[in-house]
Amino acid sequence: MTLALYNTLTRRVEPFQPLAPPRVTLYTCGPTVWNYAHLGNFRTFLFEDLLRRYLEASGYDVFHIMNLTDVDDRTIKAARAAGTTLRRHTEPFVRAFFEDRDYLRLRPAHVHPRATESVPAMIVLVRRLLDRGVAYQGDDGSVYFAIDRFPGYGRLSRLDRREIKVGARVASDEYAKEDPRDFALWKKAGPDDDAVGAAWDAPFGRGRPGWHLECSAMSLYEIGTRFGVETLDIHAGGVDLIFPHHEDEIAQSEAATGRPFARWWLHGEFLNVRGTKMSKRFGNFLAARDLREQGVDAAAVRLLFWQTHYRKPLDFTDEALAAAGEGVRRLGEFHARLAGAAGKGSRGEGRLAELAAEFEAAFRAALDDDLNAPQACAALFQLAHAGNRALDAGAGGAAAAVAALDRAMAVLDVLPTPRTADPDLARWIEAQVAARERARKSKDFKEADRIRGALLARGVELEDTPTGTKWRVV
RNA sequence: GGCGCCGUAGCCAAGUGGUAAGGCAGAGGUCUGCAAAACCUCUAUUCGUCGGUUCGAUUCCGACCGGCGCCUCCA
Repeated sequence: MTLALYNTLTRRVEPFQPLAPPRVTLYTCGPTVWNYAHLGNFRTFLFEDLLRRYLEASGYDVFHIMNLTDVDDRTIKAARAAGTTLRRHTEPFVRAFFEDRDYLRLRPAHVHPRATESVPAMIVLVRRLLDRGVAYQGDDGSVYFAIDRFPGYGRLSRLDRREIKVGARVASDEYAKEDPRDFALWKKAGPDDDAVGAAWDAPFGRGRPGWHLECSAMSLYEIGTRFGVETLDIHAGGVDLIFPHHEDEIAQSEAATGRPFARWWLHGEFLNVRGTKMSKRFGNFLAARDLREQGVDAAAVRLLFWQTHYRKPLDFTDEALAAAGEGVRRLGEFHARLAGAAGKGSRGEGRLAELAAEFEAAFRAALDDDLNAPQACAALFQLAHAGNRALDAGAGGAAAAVAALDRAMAVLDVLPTPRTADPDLARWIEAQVAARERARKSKDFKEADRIRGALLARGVELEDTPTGTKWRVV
């Protein structure tokens, strides 16, 4: 089996084949840092993390680029409203994004180009398009892309050019375009742009980049300077980016380079709330940091997302999150048990080693099939179940099973975040546990239960095992 | 109107032309002083509805019902 991925370009699951294996160039559309990214945004980033990690686990040498959109309509508007500069407004949100990313255990991209630091590359791209005659300067001074001069326009989104309805939101620059459906590459600077420091000088006038231009310019720059190519292996984002964002990126990039822009286009579905997409606009959003502040283990969020295929909408509820949290706990118990057995010399052959081999085959088969993470999770829980049975029976091979589980965790990363108590508290807990042990030994179960109840009230759970009482902070 | 997604147990959710993974929740049991954890047993004759193709459809086709997204700067 080899990895096959659904390609929006062909609307089919196709065997994945990078341009120059083992290298894989991966570009994922990053956050617009006008505000905190919400969980819906992170569903897409999590799906991309799964993709990235599985490619790496499959032996590919992934170069992951994730841009930061720090100049666009929303960032400018927000900076203006806050009475500050673009840079000052976006900086805290960039930091917040990285914090959230770390909280959710996303593997950091190799580079995070910022739009405001990539203006030279954008100017180069616009010039190329002007030189090739597919872009033009409108009467308003902005530069537009002429979609009629790019025959492939609409291929990704499958929108017939004639069918693209002119939206209700008629832009003020409408009159300046040759065709209302043309899109801006470079927007002439306005008073607000200059006020917040969102304007740059260019041969074709002072202005700022259009949103679509940013991604094309940054991705082509990164892979061009590093690898000397103009085609990405994979470009990913949310389904809402298919049109117009990605469609326009393709038009700009391919019109400029004459080469395919990306071989695979992957799109993740939305995170919904009561059936409707989570969105700042609808006010039904939850920021990643909200969960962190509630003490939600990121592993639960990850497992919740993995249990629905990335191309299916997922309704976010507290119940589903709690259910995923239980699953995480179960996996954590199993891992600890397995590691304990491995530490006691359950090595070499044995039932557990067999189970591990079966598991790994099933796990890979699932993820090879267009990242079927729900199926991979099913395999994981089957391993936990059969593995617990085997452990009960004293089977060998625990070391091999731990190794297999750890390899799977390098991809899914859903083991519980270890909770630690500070040393003073730990000492106190140990003392309580010891006192309870004495009570139990002398059959004073009333006292033993009182101590257990008191500990539980402080968030400490006890578990009596044949080798002594274990405790953990919950 | 165009382009798409979805409808599977109480909840979440995989899946295949041959008779329904997994998680959570629930019930009973084993173990335990009692718990917890783990394990065992049980919990959809059925996959939105109606037709069609087929020896056979949840899976293919059609219609319909219901929910949702995108259609110029939303992940």
